[in-house]
Amino acid sequence: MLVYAIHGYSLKSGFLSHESVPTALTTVYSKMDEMESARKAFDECTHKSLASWNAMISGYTQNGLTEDAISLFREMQKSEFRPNPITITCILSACAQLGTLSLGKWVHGLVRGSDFESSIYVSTALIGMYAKCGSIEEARRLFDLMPKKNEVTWNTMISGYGLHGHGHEALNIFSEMLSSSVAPSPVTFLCVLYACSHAGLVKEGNEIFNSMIHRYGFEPTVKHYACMVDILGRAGHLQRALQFIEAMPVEPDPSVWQTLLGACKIHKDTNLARTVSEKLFELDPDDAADRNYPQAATVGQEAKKRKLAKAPGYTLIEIGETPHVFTSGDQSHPQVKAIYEKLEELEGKMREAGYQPETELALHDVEEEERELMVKFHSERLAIAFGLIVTEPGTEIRIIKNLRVCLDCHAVTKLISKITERVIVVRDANRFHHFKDGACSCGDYW
DNA sequence: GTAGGGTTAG
Repeated sequence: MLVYAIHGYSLKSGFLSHESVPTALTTVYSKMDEMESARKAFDECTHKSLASWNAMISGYTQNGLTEDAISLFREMQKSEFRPNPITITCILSACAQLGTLSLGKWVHGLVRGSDFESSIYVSTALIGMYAKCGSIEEARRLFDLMPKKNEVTWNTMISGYGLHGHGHEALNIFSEMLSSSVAPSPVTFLCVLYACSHAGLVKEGNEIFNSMIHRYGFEPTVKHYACMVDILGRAGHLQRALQFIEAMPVEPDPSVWQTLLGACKIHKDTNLARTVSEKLFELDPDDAADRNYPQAATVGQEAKKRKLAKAPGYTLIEIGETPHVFTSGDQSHPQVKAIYEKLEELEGKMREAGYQPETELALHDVEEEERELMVKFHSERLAIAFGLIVTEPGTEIRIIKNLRVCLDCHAVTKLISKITERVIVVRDANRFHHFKDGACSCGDYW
């Protein structure tokens, strides 16, 4: 790779003592996803500047290393350098990814009333932070206060509504954007289509997709097609989704098939799921195995091995300002006994109400009992049980999960919201679910 | 035209 040669040459020629060369190296390594090298370039930089810190924080943020971004920010606060709007923009993006509102509010507090707030970047990042940390109303309030908005500002507000399943609000903002002086981009259309898919707006999604092509002259990318497949599939039009894929003028990539497979899971169409997994296996045997789609019996063992390598799921719950993190089957929390007892108690009540565990379509190679156990102690259930124990009756419970909520946990959370008369807000890898009185705001569209 | 760092989707 060229960058290594440049790095070596810079070292030899003494360029590393230059003000900007190590910072540029930090950025390049970050973009290559080589965070150890990025950090090394930052650490070894003898003439650090504000830009060096920003480059490193931004690198962490962009690679999803939110904890590292935040801890480096804290380190920076102890240093001689003070954050500027660029720092704040990066760190707000990290807060948004992490999803913890108290941390986001803390950062907001650092800039409230300063002229940082007039930066369009900072304001946009604040909107994204509030939306992704669950406060869509606060996001909207800040949005309305902005005297000037750019394309990203509009996109952020649209996708914020999408995240919360507020499809009509997303469409309203979109049409306001169309009558503003800011033009939509292909990314804008992705945001709008995404909002349609999470609200079941099939007709609207179709119209917008067509207007994007014919009225705005944008050539749809494979991502736009995947969004359309999601809209059709999520709404249960599985055959239409399949026909749509077959008629695509660009080659469908695995993500498109993966989207349809997700829809098959939601609507429990095992036959189509099998066809689609075969298709996925043809395209990318490794990845198909990773998804553990079992119908490919030949990869069963391989699938098991690979499952171990999957990103571990965790759920975070904030009690006051203290985060508590749970993993599946977690035994490490000090209140572990009370948590498991709470789950048992809830399960009893749920069974009385006629609940049967709904194990994943995906796990055909596991014994039924083992499957039940696996879902029974998913991290979100531990977090919810803990939240129920330590908060006052009637308090809203908010949790953040790094993966998608599974079908069974979704069903269980609906029941728990009813039994305990609590509002439970779950942010998963994809969107927000507001559980209340036995129903979810996603309308089971996921 | 003047170096190195920024928000959205996936």
